[in-house]
Formats: sequence, C-alpha cells, structure tokens
Amino acid sequence: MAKNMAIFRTWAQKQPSSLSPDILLTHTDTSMTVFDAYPKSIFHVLVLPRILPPLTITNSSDLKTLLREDKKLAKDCIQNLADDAAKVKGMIEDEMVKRFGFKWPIWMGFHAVPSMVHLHLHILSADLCSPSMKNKKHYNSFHPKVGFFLHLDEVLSWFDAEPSYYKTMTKLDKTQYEPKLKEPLECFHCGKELKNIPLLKSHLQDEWDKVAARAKKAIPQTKRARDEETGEDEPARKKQESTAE
DNA sequence: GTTCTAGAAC
DNA sequence: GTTCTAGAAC
Repeated sequence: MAKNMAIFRTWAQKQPSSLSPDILLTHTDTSMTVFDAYPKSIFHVLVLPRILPPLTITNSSDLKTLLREDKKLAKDCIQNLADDAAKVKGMIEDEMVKRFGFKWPIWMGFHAVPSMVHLHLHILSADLCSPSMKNKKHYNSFHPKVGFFLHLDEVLSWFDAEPSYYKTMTKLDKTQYEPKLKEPLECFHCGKELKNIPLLKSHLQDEWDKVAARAKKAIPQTKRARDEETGEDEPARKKQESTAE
C-alpha cells in the first residue's frame, strides 16, 4: 500500500482516550473528530463514526456501502454524525472568534468518491485557503457547487425522499462524479474562472481578505477595535500570506 | 490521501 | 527558460 489508506479505520476502532490530542479534537459515544492532516481550509476536521455495533468495518467503509446496506442503519449513523458535527461546528465557531475575531460559514459534507477508506464527514471553513490546497482535484472536491462535495443536509434529505430518488442518489457511481474533479477552476465566491492553481490561490486569498475586512467592519467588537488601534492585527495577516504557497 | 517529476503550457 | 500540471508509484 502506497500510504496508509486505512488510518481512519484504525482510529475508529480504538478507544478515543488512546489517541493523541494532536490527532483527536473531541469524541462522543458514536463518533471521533480528528484534525485533517492536510487541511484544505483554515479549519478542517473529520468526523468518523466509531466502529461499534451495529456498525462494522465493512458496513461503515464508505458512504455508498453504508447507504446501500440498510436504510435504517444508515439513517441512524448519518443522523448521529450530524448531531455530533453540529457540536463540532460550534467549537470551530468559538475558535474563529478567538483567533480571528469573527465567524464565517462552515461546510459539512462527504466526498462522493472518497480516497481513504472508512466513512468520514468533512467539516471545513468556507475559505479553501491553506498551504495543503495544491491542485485542481483538491479544489473541486470541496467546491460547494461542483457536485463532488455532498452537503450533509442534502444527504439527510435523501432519507425522506421517494424510494426511487434514494435509490438513484445512493448509487454514487465513480464514473458520474470523477469527471467533476477536472472541471475548470472557478472561484466559489464570485464565479470567476482562474487559469491555474497559483492564480486561484492568490484570488481566494484576496476574497478571504475581503470577507475578513467586511466582517470586522460590520461587527466592530471591543477587542477587535482595540487590536486594530494597537496594530495587533497586521502581523498576523502578513504571516499567513508568507506561509501560503 | 501524498510525493515526485516528465513534459506540456506559457 | 521557467512555471505548472497530471499520471505513476515495482
């Protein structure tokens, strides 16, 4: 095996207390939330269902397998993930305020065709600004409109839809989704097409700077105002630019 | 999932 | 000539 493609499965079988705090953010009876080793946004974590009955290594291998195994089991599993994800989202929002002085949107969803085995729900901040965001596949796999990223709410809605619709959506056929990863690079903020990854990354950084500027202007919090007066805010922003590729 | 790198793109 | 992409990984 080239790398450890089953590392999430290994973790999901362990006692949460046995995982290092560098890896584990939090856990519940049914899930573990870990830091993505190659975050594609400023905040990026994964919620893994723990492998405890009725879940098995096999039936929680990926979204497609889970959804096609048993509808009730799948719904319970995804709903548990959603409940835990809501708490994690709150933790990230607290951290956003602590570190940046404002909140911005957070996306939650699954890759239609995952590369790593064991079901994992992505929770990431809506910026896609990160040194680990390096190629077209990375970007399109998280772009909220491309269709490869399946939003959690949408997946949950399949359970309440017509059985024929459930059947169609849960096919999750590789040949239908993989071409989406090769689509042109389009900014998720404004729709502008960028010719290559370096230009996209630079544009995303500009868009992010605008998001931050708008937020700070709209919500002039006491601490923020004080930081700006003392120039606390500038060095942090400069440092971030220099570490981005 | 990443790393490496040949050769395409500019 | 340099930047950038995209396929192989023994």
